[in-house]
Amino acid sequence: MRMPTAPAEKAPRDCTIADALEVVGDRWSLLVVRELFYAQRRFTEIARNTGAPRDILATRLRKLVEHGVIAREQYSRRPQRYEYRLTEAGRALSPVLLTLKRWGHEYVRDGEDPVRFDHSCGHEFMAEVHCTACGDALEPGQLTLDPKG
Amino acid sequence: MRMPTAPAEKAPRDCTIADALEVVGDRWSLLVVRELFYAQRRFTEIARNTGAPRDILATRLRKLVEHGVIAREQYSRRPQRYEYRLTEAGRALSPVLLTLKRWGHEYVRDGEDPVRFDHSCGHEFMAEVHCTACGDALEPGQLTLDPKG
DNA sequence: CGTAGTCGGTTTGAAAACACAACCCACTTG
DNA sequence: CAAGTGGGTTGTGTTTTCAAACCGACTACG
Repeated sequence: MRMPTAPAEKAPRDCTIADALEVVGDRWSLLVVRELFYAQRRFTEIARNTGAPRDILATRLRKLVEHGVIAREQYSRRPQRYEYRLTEAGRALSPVLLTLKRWGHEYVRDGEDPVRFDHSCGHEFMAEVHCTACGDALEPGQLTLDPKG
Repeated sequence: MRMPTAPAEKAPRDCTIADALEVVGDRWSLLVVRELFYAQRRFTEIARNTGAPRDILATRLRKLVEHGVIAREQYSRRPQRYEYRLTEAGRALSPVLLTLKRWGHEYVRDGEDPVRFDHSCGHEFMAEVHCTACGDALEPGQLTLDPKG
């Protein structure tokens, strides 16, 4: 007979990265958001372009609606038809997608990026992270943990 | 009896975001990378701080090593002990983590961010995406799809 | 020496997520 | 009125994920 042991200590770090990943940290959610950025708003289009199974997609769409990332809107009354649109929170994910896109291009894929964006400045767009306060591009070693969390 | 139907058309979009998510698009991988950024290099520490089950963590670590995001290094011969370090590809994920962190703070968590960074400019760091070519901060509506993919 | 603890995992067995095809309903189109 | 179409749900297996226990090599304590 074994004594009841105290539950193993588990104290995952309290962190907003983890918070974010709880909403979009699965295999399909960010691809759904990507499709909405590309203005593909319909269930069937999203299913095809992401490759997600339809049932899983239905579940994910509900979850994203619950979390306020997307909104479901009726665009036809008879027959009833719905489409999905990004909310402001959803649109605010563009930095995440753009940095992921660059990383995927530079470190995963070898060869050309099949999808490219042009910036209004006239050049191909590539994401670079800057400090909002001073505007400078972030360089390695410039960040330190704020001692008072 | 049912006729053999042609396979349903599935042509997920060819996309480097999808490529990136195939490597780090699960519930734990980016949290592992986060821990390595925080210089927590040991299996047990990573397990505790992420909350990932140990077997899943072992699998993820192998996968990340295979994809060149992290490297496994022996730091003690007797007893044999290993630790993990970010490769250059792993370090290049910082923009993704920093943009996710900001999003999680602004749109998921309500309340203070428990982990903050200071930039070398003296202010608290907040990630902002800029165009590498012109250096300007990205604003809504400035991106267009390059017609020749 | 014996016992406990650490470290980096693997094994086990059950629950949840996933994949795929089929089905459904309210229409529209031919 | 038969054949789509859009937006899903249902059913049926397969694969992942999970929590907890276990393991082997070692160290530290008494």
